[in-house]
Amino acid sequence: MSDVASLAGVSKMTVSRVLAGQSASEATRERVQHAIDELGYVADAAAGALSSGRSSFAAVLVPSLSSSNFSDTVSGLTAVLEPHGLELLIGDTDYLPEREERIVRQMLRHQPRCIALTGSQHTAATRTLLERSGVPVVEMWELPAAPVDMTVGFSNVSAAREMVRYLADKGHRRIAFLGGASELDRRGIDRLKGYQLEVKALGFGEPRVVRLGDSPITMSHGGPAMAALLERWPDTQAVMCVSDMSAFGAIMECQRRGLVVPDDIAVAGFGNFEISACCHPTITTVSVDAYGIGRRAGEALLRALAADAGERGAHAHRTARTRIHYAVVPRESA
Amino acid sequence: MSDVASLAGVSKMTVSRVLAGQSASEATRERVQHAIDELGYVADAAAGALSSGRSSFAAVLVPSLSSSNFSDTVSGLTAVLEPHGLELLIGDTDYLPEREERIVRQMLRHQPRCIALTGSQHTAATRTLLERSGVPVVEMWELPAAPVDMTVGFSNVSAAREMVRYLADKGHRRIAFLGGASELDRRGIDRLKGYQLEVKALGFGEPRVVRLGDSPITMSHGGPAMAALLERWPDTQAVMCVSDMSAFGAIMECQRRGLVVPDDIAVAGFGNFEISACCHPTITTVSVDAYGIGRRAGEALLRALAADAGERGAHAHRTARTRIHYAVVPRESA
DNA sequence: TTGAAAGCGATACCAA
DNA sequence: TTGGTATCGCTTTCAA
Repeated sequence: MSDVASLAGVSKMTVSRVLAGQSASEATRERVQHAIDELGYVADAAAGALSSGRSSFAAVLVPSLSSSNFSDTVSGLTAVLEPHGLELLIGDTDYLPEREERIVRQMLRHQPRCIALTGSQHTAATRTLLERSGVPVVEMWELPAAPVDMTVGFSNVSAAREMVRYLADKGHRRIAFLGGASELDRRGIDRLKGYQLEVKALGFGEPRVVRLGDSPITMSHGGPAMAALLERWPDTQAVMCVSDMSAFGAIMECQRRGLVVPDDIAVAGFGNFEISACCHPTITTVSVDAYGIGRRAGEALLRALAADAGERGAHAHRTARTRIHYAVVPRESA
Repeated sequence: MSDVASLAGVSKMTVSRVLAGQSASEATRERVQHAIDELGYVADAAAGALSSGRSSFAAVLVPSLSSSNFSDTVSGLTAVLEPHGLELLIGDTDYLPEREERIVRQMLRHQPRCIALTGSQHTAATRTLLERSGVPVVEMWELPAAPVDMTVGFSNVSAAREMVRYLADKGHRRIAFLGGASELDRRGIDRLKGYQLEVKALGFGEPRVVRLGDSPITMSHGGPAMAALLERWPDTQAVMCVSDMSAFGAIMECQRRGLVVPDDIAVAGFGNFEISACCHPTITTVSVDAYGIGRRAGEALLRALAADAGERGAHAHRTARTRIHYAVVPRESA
């Protein structure tokens, strides 16, 4: 910066101001900009952050980047936060709380301005870290009873119950659930729980549950799960899957066995992934606005940031809880 | 850090050393650690980077995070770089060179130790920035003639040609190509080019090309593209698609029209996405090890970093060019 | 093994 | 509108 300053014949402060877009005469601004281009100067963000006491980072944690659900959420966050000069520090927890803790700890070293993370399953240490961080935190994709700070999500339990009722309305009684084996995927566990509760409430007898595969559940898990299900409970009328991915795999397995979906067996998914509208038969599912979760989370963070800064016109209170809309989408498969 | 130091009854330097895992007596180490836990101290990475002149960031740019291809590559990079204490700064260019330039510029402010980016299509300014950065750079997914620095990829042109030959060997002559409309997706353009070259080389007459949709090409693009193709060239025998995603969409469109794949029309994809092995019929494709590209890129960067540091045992030269293996995978659809 | 002092490259604050 | 100075929190370097 000194080099730029002397080349432009001004002080470092003036260079700093030009870079920050603050008051400066047009002539000065031009000379400085010219010097910057000349030298190929790139300001050091670490120095800036240290000096100003504020970074330009927003920390974002998702369980998996390869699930389109979460990459959509990241896109939503990007769309909202980037225009405000925030850079996303993206971390992939791989559904492991210990890994999440490590990542949070590492990200906190960069003094992020705010933190968005997925779900409510954190280690005690992570929770303490988040609370002590002093920055706005939003947990996404669930509506935890005891959130760390803000929340943008929906009840996976209720959504799953609604799907069971939909299948029941279609006349099905022997309804099964295909989920993942992991205890760490809380959204998946909640959907299973919703299934169990509703099946019980409707008096449909013993739940038929097959749990197979690590999260993120992909289409490769659906086939084997469906095979196991048909082995154990061959008279199953309808299957709801923890996600559209496994539903697709399950439907493919049915086709291989010559079972017609939905005539021989109905199959429903969850999440309204692109595939469920494209494939044949199209998949009945629960639509969730993954991108919207990201947007809303980003907006909540910005509001909290504005409130913390005591900005004019900013409401003094945060948006503690944003409930995201979901809906059963009837299609061909169930 | 001062607080930690005085609580532990040592100097700041000792705290710093304990944090860095350097020489310190066991007793000291314990007292310092205790003080850290007590106070919930989190070291400031910006200050550390400023002081030491080196950050812990590795910059990674991909065209899209929602394509499993690229998220797999990011996973590969993570697997290799993270154990070396590097934190990934991930950016999504959305296939826009101007956006890439903005992101590179912003990331360079954080003084990344190395840079991995996708493809060879950069603005002139981006190229200059990369060259001036002075850190190892790797371009992935292509084998550009004039790389910025290192390269890990394969020839999309050759791979596409190989697929055309495969289809020709199956007896097809009237072969079409379904691709995206964007001129900015170089991998897609190269595959198209490979198709055109090989069709011409084989004397199969005028190329039949349908270009439709923005990158990343998803399964939703395949159906309309196939519809347009059949409209214009109803007697097409085989179709190769720019990716498995569009191939899947195209096959679904065929099913809707009562066309049997591959009997009525053969369809091939590219990339060996999970879906192509799961769906029905399974999709003939070109397998590319996306995760491996990430791994190899990470390894090349680490080697370059070691060489730059003049490390004992490190070869003095970088791995300029890593050619990634690809192969046509015959399946049911073609 | 430990400590003291200097400085990394910006920005905040106060003056001119 | 511009400049000088102190300072952010850490690591490097040198000395004990």
